[in-house]
Amino acid sequence: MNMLTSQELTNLLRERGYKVTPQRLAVYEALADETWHPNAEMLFNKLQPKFPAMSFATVYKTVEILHDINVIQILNTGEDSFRYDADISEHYHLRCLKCGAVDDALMDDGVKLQLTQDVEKQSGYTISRRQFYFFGLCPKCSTMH
Amino acid sequence: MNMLTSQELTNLLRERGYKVTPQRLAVYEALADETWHPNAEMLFNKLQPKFPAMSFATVYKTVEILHDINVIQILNTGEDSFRYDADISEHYHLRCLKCGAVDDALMDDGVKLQLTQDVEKQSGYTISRRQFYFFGLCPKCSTMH
DNA sequence: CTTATTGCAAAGTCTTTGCACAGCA
DNA sequence: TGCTGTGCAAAGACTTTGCAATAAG
Repeated sequence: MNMLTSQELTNLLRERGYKVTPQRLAVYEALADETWHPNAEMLFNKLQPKFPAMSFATVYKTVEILHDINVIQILNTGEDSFRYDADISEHYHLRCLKCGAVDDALMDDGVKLQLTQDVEKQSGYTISRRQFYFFGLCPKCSTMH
Repeated sequence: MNMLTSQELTNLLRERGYKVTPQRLAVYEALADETWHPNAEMLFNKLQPKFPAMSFATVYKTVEILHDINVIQILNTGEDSFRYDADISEHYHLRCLKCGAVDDALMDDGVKLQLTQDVEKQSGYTISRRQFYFFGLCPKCSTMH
């Protein structure tokens, strides 16, 4: 995945007039660390050990800023809470209906373009973004019957 | 669109052990009446004239039942609230980033299958459902500059 | 030293729940 | 008549906002 270094993130924040704080770097690192799509609570829990005083308000404010400077994307997989993804490349998401896991899948650019053009023609819309969600059973839950 | 008659809905509700009430029929009719993807508040407002005493609780309970008996689908277009759709055929949804309109587009079965198989192969998931959202400008907002 | 950010608590949205009364079967 | 459904109000989950203390530049 194409994650930013602390230095790159620092520069981006400064360019946009945001100050650089340990919390902001840590939230981004937590998101970029692995293929992970946490919601606010999961992020909060992960950051607890390092920032025992951190509040949910900071988590929410921070992801809003990271989204604003376009280094993370916000996912709505049909749950009650939003999930956050440090991979900003356009890709699909899958959610396991049994265990709740959320995973990535790659998007083929040719298919994506074809689909978008078809839908634009049908609908008259000018399309700038897509979000595709697949629901089913993850590999683990598929084999456990 | 393939909407149910009151009689068909009545039968389905009874089959599943639900009672048939004017509110339930009216919520379904409101949804089926037009190509419309209201959230709870929009539904509530639409039903106000006919049912001035109806509460939000009834709206929410009713859409849950209609979803349970599989006559409506629930959409997450990335807004704060869910939207409801009486068209249960699998189709795309578009949301206008300017005026907030939510519209339908048809889903090509061939493309759907191809995509699903690709993603299953990549991810190891067993996929049973999809929700695809396109974001951009609707025809009206595209031409108004 | 100035201004933005943090953390807390309170408020705000959307949705769900509990319960008494009303209405379907 | 029996039991589910409705409507109200209160509670719940997630997120946002206001503000004083704190930290960044």
